[in-house]
Amino acid sequence: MSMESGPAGKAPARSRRADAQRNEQAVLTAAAEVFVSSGVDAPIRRIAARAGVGMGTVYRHFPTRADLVTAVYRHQIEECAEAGPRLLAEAGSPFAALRQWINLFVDFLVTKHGLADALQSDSSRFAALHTYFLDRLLPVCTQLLDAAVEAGDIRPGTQPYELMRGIGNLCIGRDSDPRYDPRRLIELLLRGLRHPGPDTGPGR
Amino acid sequence: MSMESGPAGKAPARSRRADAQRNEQAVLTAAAEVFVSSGVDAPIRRIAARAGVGMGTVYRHFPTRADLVTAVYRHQIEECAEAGPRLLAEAGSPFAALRQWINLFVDFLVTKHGLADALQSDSSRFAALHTYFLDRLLPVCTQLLDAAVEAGDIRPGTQPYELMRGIGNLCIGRDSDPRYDPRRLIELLLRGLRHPGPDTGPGR
DNA sequence: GATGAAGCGGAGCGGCGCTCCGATTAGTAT
DNA sequence: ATACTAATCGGAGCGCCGCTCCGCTTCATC
Repeated sequence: MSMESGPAGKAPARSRRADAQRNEQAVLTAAAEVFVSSGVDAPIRRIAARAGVGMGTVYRHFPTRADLVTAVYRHQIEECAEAGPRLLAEAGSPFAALRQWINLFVDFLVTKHGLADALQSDSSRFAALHTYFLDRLLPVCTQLLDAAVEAGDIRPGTQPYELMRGIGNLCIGRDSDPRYDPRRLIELLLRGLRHPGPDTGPGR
Repeated sequence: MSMESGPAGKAPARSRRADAQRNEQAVLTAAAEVFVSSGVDAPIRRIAARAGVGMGTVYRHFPTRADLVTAVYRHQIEECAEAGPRLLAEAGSPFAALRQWINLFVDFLVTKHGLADALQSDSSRFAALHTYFLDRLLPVCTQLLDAAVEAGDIRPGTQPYELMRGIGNLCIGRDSDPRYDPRRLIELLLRGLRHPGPDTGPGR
C-alpha cells in the first residue's frame, strides 16, 4: 500500500473508492469488447455480465448508453478532432485537408459496428452521443470548410452541420454489403463541393 | 345475400372469407394511420387495437412488419417506379430526368416518418422491405443513370445500387431538425455526378 | 475493531415481438 | 332452416429488453 490515496499523489483520483474505479474500468473494457462483437446496441445486461458486475453498476457509472459509447470511443474522437488543425497545416491545400479529415472520420465510423446508425437514428436514446460528437467535431469541420472556402477551393454556402450529418448518414448500414461503399459517395459529394467556376452549368 | 360467393363471379376473390378481407383492409387502414402518427416502428399491438382485431390477425395477413409497410406504401412506390420512364421521355435531358426522379423519391421518403430509417437500418427486421424497394426501383434508377451516361451528362462508373442506398441514407433522421435538409446534400451529390470534362481537377 | 456511507447487484416492472391453440364464425351441403 | 367443418380470429404466454429501486456488502476512516 503506497500512498496512492493521498491528495499529494500525481493522479487526480476523481473517484473515491477503489472498487468503484476498478468496476468502472471493467465495464469500459467489457463494453469495448461487446461493442466490437455485437455493435453498440448490445444489451446492457450482457455488458454487465461480461464485466462481472450487476446492471446497477453499469447504469451508475454510465447513466445512459450514450455515456458508455462516448467513454469507449472518447480517445478516437479526440484524435479525430485534433487531426483537423494539423491537416490544415500539413496538407497541400485546405481542400486536401478537408478531404483527408473526412476520410479519417469515415474510417472511424465505418470500423465501429452500428456507430453511425446510433449517431443518427432515433433522436431520443442517443441524443447525448449526437451532442458529444457535434460539440467536439463540428468546430473542426467548420474550420476546415471555412478555410477551403476562403482559399476558393469550394463554393460557399455549405452548412458544416449538414455536411457532417450527411457523412454520418452515408456511413450507416455499411456492414457486410460489398456493393455499398460510403467512401465512393462521399468522394462524389466532395466533387460537388468543389468550385467549378462561376456557374454550375445547365442542370436541365 | 346475392350470389357474390359463386366461383363464376367476375372478381378473382383471392381471399375466401369475407371477414378475412374486411379485417385485412381494417388493418391496412389502421396501420396507415398509426404510421403517420408514430412512424413505421409503431408497436404491432397498437395497430391491432386500432383496427379492432387481435394481434394474431395482423400477423396472419402480414407475417413481417415489412409486409405491412410494403402494403401500405405500395401505391406510392409504384407511382415512383412508373414516373421514371415518363420523366425520361418528358424531361429535357436524361440528367434532368434523373434529378426529377430523385426528387420524387426523396419526397416520398421524407414524408414518411422513419421510413428511410427502416429501409436501411438493421438488416434483419426489414430485409423484405429493402428487397421490395430494390426490386421495384433499382431497374428504374439504372435506366435513368445509363441514359444520362450515354448522353454524356454524367460520368460513368456510378453503381445504381450505391446511389439509391446513399440517397436513402441521406434521408434518415430528418425529422424535426431544421438544420438538416437532405435535398441540399443530394443536390451536391448530383453536382459531383456531372461531367465536368476529362479531369476531376487537382484535388490531390 | 467499529462505524457510516459509498457502492453494489439483481429482483421487478412495464413494454415489445412473435407464437400457438382453443373459441368463433362464414360458407356450404342437406 | 339446420348442421357441419374448416378458415379465421383473438389474446394469453414466452422470451428479451431497458431501466429503477432498495436491502446488502464492502471500503475508508476513526
